Amino acid sequence: MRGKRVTSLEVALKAGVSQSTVSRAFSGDERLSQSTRERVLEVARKLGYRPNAIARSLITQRTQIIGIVASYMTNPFFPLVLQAFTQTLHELGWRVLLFTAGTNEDVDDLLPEVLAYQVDGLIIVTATLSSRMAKEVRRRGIPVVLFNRYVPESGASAVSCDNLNGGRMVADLLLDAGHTRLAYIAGREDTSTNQDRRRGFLERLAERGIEHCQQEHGHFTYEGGFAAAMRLLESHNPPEALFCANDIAALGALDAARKLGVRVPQDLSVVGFDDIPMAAWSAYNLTTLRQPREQMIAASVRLLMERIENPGLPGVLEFIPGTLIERQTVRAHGR
Amino acid sequence: MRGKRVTSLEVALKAGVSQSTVSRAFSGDERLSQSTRERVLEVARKLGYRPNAIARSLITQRTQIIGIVASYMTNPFFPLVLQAFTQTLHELGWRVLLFTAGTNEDVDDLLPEVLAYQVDGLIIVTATLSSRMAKEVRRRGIPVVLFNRYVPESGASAVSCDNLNGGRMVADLLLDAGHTRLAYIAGREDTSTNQDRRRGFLERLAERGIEHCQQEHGHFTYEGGFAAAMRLLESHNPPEALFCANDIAALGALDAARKLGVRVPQDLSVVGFDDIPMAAWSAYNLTTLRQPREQMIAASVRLLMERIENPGLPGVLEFIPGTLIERQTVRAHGR
DNA sequence: GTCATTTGTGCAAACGTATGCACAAAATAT
DNA sequence: ATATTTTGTGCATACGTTTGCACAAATGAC
Repeated sequence: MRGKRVTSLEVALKAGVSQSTVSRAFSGDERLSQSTRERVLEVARKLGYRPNAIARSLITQRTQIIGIVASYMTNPFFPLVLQAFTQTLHELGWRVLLFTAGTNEDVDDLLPEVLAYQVDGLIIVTATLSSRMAKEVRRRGIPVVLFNRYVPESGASAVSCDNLNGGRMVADLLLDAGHTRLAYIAGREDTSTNQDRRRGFLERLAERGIEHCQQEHGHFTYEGGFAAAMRLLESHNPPEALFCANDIAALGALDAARKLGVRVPQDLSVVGFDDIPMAAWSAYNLTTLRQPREQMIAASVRLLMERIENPGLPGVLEFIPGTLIERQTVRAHGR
Repeated sequence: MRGKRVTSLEVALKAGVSQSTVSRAFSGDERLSQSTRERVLEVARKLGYRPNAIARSLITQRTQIIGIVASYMTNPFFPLVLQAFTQTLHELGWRVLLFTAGTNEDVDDLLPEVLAYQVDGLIIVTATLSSRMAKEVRRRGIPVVLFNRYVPESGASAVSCDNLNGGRMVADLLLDAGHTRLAYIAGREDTSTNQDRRRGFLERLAERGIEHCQQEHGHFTYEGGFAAAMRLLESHNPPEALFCANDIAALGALDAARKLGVRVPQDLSVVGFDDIPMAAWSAYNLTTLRQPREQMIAASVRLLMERIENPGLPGVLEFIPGTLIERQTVRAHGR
């Protein structure tokens, strides 16, 4: 049958102390004498005892578990984020309960199950919180951080790249290169990420006198970017420069250009957003706006920890500036 | 402060029943009358009550949590696997506690912490179990499945692609294309995956009269594959065909070829292993051996579930055949 | 009408730990 | 020497559930 679970009581009996003492030996209680502590730990080691985290959680009212809800795992950006989160949290002594959602609606179904496990905090990566769930989570007093999305009225904290200014930087880059016929390959319409990148881009274009900009949907995917670029490049008035809502779509666009024999950057400039590892691959050499992943993750974790320590803190929005990484997909200055 | 946690007792008082009855209303106990059940659930809904999974675990001795230890998240194959695992397990009513390990050694440090949470089962993706940990886990009676690795003596179940035969199929493909000067770009030496793919490949070459095959280390990474291909292609006796231990290294090799102006497949054939989404991208069109991801995951979950239900079952090794996906990176038959 | 059966609910004990309080023993002060 | 403080440990309770058992009420048989 199921292997014996060793309990603190068994260790106690074998070591000739009380169960409380065993508990104290593991919790590092100061008052325990050196000798008993060593004896207890020795017996525990022999028996293969480790405190049951579940039982401990019940009494301490802390599970030391952070729930992470993630989606879009097909975009390489997110596995990297997920790995960094789990690694970071782990180093800080937390565990991660992972949920993956296909779409935003799924998050609503998932969340109650996460909450049943009494997670101490919640990180939601690239998905939004419905107002119903935001309320539910707030009522329970569970700190939440949204990563790469924000929902101003939700009361949840959020960390995101400064997409607005990122879009502006891309606009400047392409205008400085002398382009005038521009296009934006969009991501999902209902995401702040897509909206802000576009808004920053278009606002800056307008400020510099370019009122017109074509748009196509790229769905944040390779296939979507490929198809969007095909439509644009085969139209009667093809653009000279593409700003893609994220890198993976930009890679699709580059492959579309390659397929059509459109030379990059001579005939077409392409800029992405994210700076995923593949952007640096020599087949692409994509110029892109790097999201400061490490900083964003560190900030998210910091915000979360602060709110777990001090549940009274209000939600906060943090925008971290990105960096332009110039590779080979934008033509040189002034043509 | 921390929001009130609603307990079954509060629901009970408000509904005018005992705490046990609330519990039974949620566990779907047959004997409860329709009317009280509805009344209880209604009150619970109003109060926002959900059973505390932690407390439940303590008494049922089942956490409904599966621990997943994963590594190599930079290879796109694994995020896909991870997502599929969490999705599948979730549909079956299980939760996933995620741990990411950098290297194999880390797994040993991680495992005790996973075990402290009393996981009901363990999936280890692309990392091996030290014999010490295998023993520890066995003593506790926790079912383990290794994914993409196997450790015969460990007693742990394992699911893997039939890498041995996969290597043979690649050998046949390249020999049929008329190649004789071949090279293998290896992955990590201490993995069964790398060993089996190479062994199958070399064995088949030998059977068909090719005794010699160059080898370089590609480390299962893009950069590694790129560098290995550079070394091979710039040597005095460059190979006509490359078999790369996985796709991501093969993509690196293709980019190396592109950089050197070596045409694929006219001057060089390249074959990968995995069939990650990028292999199908038009920039690469990589011929590769597809790992039957879905089947492997389904098998892993099945093995694990069986062993959770029936802890007496012995460990089992399951090898699932891969499929050759012929795209454009191997020259046509007989040159 | 009584007695046997069924149905629905409550009681209380567990699960494995943490921790406030009490208190004995040892150390220190007077 | 006694009185006071410090140190180390045990007792008992609590955390929020599930579940075997007991039992009252309702139902049915006669």
